[in-house]
Amino acid sequence: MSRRRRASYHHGDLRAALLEAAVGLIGERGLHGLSLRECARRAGVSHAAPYRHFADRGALLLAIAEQGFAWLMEAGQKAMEGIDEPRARIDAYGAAYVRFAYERPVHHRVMFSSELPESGDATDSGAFDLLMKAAAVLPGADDDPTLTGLASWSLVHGLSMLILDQRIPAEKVGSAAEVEALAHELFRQWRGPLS
Amino acid sequence: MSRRRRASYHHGDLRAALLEAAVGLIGERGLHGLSLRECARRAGVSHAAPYRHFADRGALLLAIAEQGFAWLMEAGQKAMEGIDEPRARIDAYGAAYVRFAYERPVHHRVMFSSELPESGDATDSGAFDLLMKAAAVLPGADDDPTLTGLASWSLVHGLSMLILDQRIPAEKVGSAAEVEALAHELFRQWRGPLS
DNA sequence: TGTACATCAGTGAACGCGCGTTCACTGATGTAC
DNA sequence: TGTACATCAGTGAACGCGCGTTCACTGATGTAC
Repeated sequence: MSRRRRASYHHGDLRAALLEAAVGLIGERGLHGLSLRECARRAGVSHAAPYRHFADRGALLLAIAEQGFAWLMEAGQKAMEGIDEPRARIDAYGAAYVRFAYERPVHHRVMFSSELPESGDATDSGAFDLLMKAAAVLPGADDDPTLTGLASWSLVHGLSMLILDQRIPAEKVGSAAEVEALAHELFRQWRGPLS
Repeated sequence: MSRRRRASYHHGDLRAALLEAAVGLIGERGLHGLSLRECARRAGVSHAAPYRHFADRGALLLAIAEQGFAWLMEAGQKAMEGIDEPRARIDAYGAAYVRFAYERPVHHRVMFSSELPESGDATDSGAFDLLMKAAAVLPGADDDPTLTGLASWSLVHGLSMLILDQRIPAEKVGSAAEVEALAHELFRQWRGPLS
């Protein structure tokens, strides 16, 4: 944990502690149940303290989303490392995408929440551009190459949501490895009976 | 509107009016902004009146979800009517699915909200079983035919979410017809460069 | 090394608010006779 | 057709609650000299 042991008036790393508390809280009660006061309580700090680090409730959510997008982009990049074949790159990114959603369900939910205040910045474009670019270099892509990227993205995004909403039979998604395997299979499946 | 013109003490169709108000409210403020009191206000009724029709806030949400699942199933069935070829059936259902999300964004969001109380009943299974069954009869489906259904479902579900979250370039999703066309294209695209 | 001082993270009281929910009630409706 | 009565949809006052946010404050920290 990032909790420093300064036996002190100051917390040391309150910002991180608040983010951590917020993620836990959302996990337990849903986005709807997130409140700055409860985060402060869990971080062991007075209810006004969070305002030193976040302008308001929305800013906290935004910070969680930004963290999520950064992690996702990192995971995607790492997954494609050393892979050159375009289809394999998409496949690898897609599996990483689903795995990320599985392992960081709260971040995923916040990132795509409709209650996020306008980001203003290009918080998210990085992670998605990466996927789109991977798709765009597909040799067979016809007139509009972004369509292939969009299809890939839809597939993994939809799968992620369905897993998080527990709509997928539990025996298929018992571990992160199983989830990745499922993503790979869906890519493969598609190229099978439907083509 | 379903607002009857009884100049009367009784509302006439308060339940429907509350549902309508709730959908409008969620559309404006998000799930987070839904409150029974505001619904009552919008239906022109005292704040305690809703309790004659819904046990609590969760019951209202559940009612919206149920309505949505019924509509979705109906739309899917209608879309597949008279179509026999399995791939064409999936394609038709998928387009209807995305169109439904586009035209009833609030219902879609509520249906897949993590804040829904446990349905208990099989509120949702109908709509999805339909898609799964359409996929299961695919002639080429190998060992686990539900995988194809899952892939189709993921694709259209993901596309729906991305459209609702406004992640898709606006010029591609200006109308319901364009949205359906995009869904068809993604199915087609997949069978192209990736296979 | 020591002192003065600016900075700023966290405090705790206070504000006003809208919410969910309960309750005894009232007045409209419709049905039995 | 008329009357008595049961039903029940909607009322409005009241409760307690947790929230977001502001504010003057206090005490720790670190830096300039």
